[in-house]
Amino acid sequence: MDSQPGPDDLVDALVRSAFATMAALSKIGAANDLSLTQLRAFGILRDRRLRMTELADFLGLEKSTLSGLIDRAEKRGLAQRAPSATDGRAVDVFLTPRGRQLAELAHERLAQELSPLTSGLTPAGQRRLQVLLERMLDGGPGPEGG
Amino acid sequence: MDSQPGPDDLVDALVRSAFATMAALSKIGAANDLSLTQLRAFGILRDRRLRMTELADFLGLEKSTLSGLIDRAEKRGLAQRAPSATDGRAVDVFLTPRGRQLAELAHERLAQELSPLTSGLTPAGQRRLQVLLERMLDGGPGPEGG
DNA sequence: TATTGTTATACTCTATAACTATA
DNA sequence: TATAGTTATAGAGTATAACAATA
Repeated sequence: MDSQPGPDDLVDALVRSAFATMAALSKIGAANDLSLTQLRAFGILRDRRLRMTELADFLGLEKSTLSGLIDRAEKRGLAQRAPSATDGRAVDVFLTPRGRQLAELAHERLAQELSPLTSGLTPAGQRRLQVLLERMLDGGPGPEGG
Repeated sequence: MDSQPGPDDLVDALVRSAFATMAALSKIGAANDLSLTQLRAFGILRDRRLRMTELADFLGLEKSTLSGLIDRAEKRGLAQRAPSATDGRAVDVFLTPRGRQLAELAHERLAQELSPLTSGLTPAGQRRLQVLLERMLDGGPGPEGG
């Protein structure tokens, strides 16, 4: 059958899902005085130590933007800078213990905050959704045997 | 701690998907000099005329924030204000023809912009993803008969 | 008094451009 | 010269508080 419902409906569903997810993220961020961007940066830095430029690339930001963002986090004792061991120009960024604790907390809270949504699906449905999203995001069409 | 694959990974996938969708929205906005918030406001105003407070509530913003946002849109000839016919205190907001045209264009562009993602799935996969997302968003667990 | 909206103020986020230091 | 990062500057988004006009 070639009368597809079309991508439009999927797009709408993606947009709705995105706003719902962002709302949860914003709520958690607000509760901890973290912007959405900071929250995202913290999520990335949770288990990594990156150079400023690397983190800026991850976030899709200019390095100057990241400078300010890390400035503010550093002032609050959540992140820290240190000169790179291998490149005299580079600066590593990483979370302080307090920052990491906050990142972990936020990560846990996010699952809680989204659980009203995710629990609308059975465990099998959750797994399938996850697989489909990852397949979509990672670009591979792959086999349909899901 | 038995770090289960559980809902955590789904949460990550949802977050990634949300950021990807938001990136598409931002890109479309940027191409038309509209912020994400403005884009959202335009989407809401596409077929409606609202009072400032109503629109602020829709967007989850303070009225003062909306004042500035509409100021800028009005300066560009995309939105317009008019006194409410029924309440001397209230102000209606609506899109100008140019603003409405822009809103329609953005709506179309979004599907195009997301197509690199959505086309990573087969039509069947797209349909299944859509169904799962809607089921999740609308809360009903429903049958699992994939 | 309560509500609607604007203005004043302040802070964050963001980018561009100019700059310093290192490679 | 090229790269890594910061600083200066500017504009948008955001909220709180103070205010004017209307209900």
